[in-house]
Amino acid sequence: MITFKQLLYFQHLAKTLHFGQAAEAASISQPALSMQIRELEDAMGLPLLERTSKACRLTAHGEAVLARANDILGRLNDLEAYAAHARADKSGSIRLGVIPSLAPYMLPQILPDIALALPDLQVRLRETMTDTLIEELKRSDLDAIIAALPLNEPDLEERPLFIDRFLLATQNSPDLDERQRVQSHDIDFNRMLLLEEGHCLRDQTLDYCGNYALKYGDGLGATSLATIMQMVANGYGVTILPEICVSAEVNDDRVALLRFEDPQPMRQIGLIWRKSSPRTSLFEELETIIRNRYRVENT
Amino acid sequence: MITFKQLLYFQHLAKTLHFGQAAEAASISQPALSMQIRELEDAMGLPLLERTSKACRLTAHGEAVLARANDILGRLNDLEAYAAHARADKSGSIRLGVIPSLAPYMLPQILPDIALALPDLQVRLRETMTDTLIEELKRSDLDAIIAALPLNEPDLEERPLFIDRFLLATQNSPDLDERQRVQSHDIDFNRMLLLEEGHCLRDQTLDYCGNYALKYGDGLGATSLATIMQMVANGYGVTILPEICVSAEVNDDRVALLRFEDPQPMRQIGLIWRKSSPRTSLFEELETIIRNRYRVENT
DNA sequence: TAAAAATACTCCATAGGTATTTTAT
DNA sequence: ATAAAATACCTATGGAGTATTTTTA
Repeated sequence: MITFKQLLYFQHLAKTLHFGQAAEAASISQPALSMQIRELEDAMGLPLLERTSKACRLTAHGEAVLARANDILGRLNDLEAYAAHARADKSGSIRLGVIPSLAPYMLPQILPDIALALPDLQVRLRETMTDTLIEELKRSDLDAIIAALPLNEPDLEERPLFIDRFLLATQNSPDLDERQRVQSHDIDFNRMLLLEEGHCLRDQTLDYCGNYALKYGDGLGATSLATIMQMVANGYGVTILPEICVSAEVNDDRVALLRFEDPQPMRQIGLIWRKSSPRTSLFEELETIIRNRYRVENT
Repeated sequence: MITFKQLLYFQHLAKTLHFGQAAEAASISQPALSMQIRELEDAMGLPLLERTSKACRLTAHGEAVLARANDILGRLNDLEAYAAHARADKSGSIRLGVIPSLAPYMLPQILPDIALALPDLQVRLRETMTDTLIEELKRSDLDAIIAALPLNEPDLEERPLFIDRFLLATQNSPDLDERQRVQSHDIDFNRMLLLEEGHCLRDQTLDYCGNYALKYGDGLGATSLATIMQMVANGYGVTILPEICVSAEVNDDRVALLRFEDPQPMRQIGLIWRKSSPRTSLFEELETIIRNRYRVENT
């Protein structure tokens, strides 16, 4: 079988027309080169060179084969260059922005995966609200963000990662059946606890409530879900809690979680980057890594 | 180093997305394929596949590498196809025409060389005069001819093989110094012996004599050089003998050979084929073989 | 539990090295 | 006589096989 090596050595030989010098250039011994050239000629079934003791020349076939060898080796080089470029992309660092209602729950899960798959990549994190993240992403202070879709930004590429369903968190009581599903009209929107303004989770909750909560409820928002869950546990109200937060936030017997009737409210979590970014393939790799982690939930 | 094999196996794997089936298709064992794929990934420094126990998929990098691999392997195929085609050219047979003043002298020398270099090529011979050869070559009854150049035929490719100098053959006499060079005016054109009409050697001789021989000499031509040399030996006249014929025709003490003063008369022998022939590279190979045989004379 | 890929190991082909011979100028 | 390529011979890498283990659905 023809090999890249044979073509490479032949290329050297065609340049020098001297076995010794070609071997030198290829960093092998003269007999080793001789043999590979011979192998190539055998594989082709054609003489590629006319050998005379002083100097040698390419035959007509040799010229034709050389042209094709140059082409093939050039494309091999392209392939290697592509690989080198892609590798370079994966080292260095990226700035990743994550919204507050995801960061504490996702990052402990995905950062180890990322570290494993991309050991040379340093991930620098920023946690703030969606609008700020978008601004920073657009002006290249961030490379990618994780937030709820859709953003409707024409310059940004949005890739869905997984679906995060909403649950109703309420104070537990003995007569509560956690297997029962709640409906929108079961909820007393006046008692709905919300995050402070700017959090997308607040907006999504208000959307679901048809803004009743804002009109009649307690407009003062909390700064974190942990605070809200404390309030729920102590009977100050109810809240809508994304499923991804459950394992971290619900370890209190006083809190009950109720699943909604279908269609369940939910948010689509996605990875976003600038369409113009040259590191698209890196982000696609991140996308794959994260999707794999949440594969079950997404299907 | 990346190898064709790795790319080939990867191509199979990309088609089946199943290591076992890909190995089957590549006619190797599953572990062997696994290892080559691993080697390729190591060489690239990139994961090309996402592996799950049931089925696997190409990564974004995998897709990019696959496209390049397909390209490279396609070009390798082209190269192999070229070689196969060129090999096919060299088998089968060619019809070769040679003029009478060359055939008996050249063929014993070059046919063994051709048989050695092109063992699968059958050479079928035709010996006749230049004009007939050209006609037959043009209407494809012959593939190539060996004759004296130039022919001045625009559809024919002429390649010089070697130069054949003319010598003066005359009856020997004790006072003759064979080291001495003769000049045109030393010759008694009336005594010039010629081949019969149609032989290019006759025309070349007449050219050299300025046609004196035709006007004043014996117009009857002989049918072969052997006959003419017999006549020279017996004192019936002189003739102009191409150097290539010497070893075969001059083994008689009664004949003396005299070299001409520079510029010596000569003929350029060449190989001729149809420019439109698809087997050009074969003829070029023949050209090389023959030139090598007469390399010394040609320089 | 079953299917698939990875690992372990063994063997052999072959690429590559050094030393030497052959060949052509 | 010299320079260059081919040959001989040896070593070691690694490609491919079989058997086995690991992994995940």
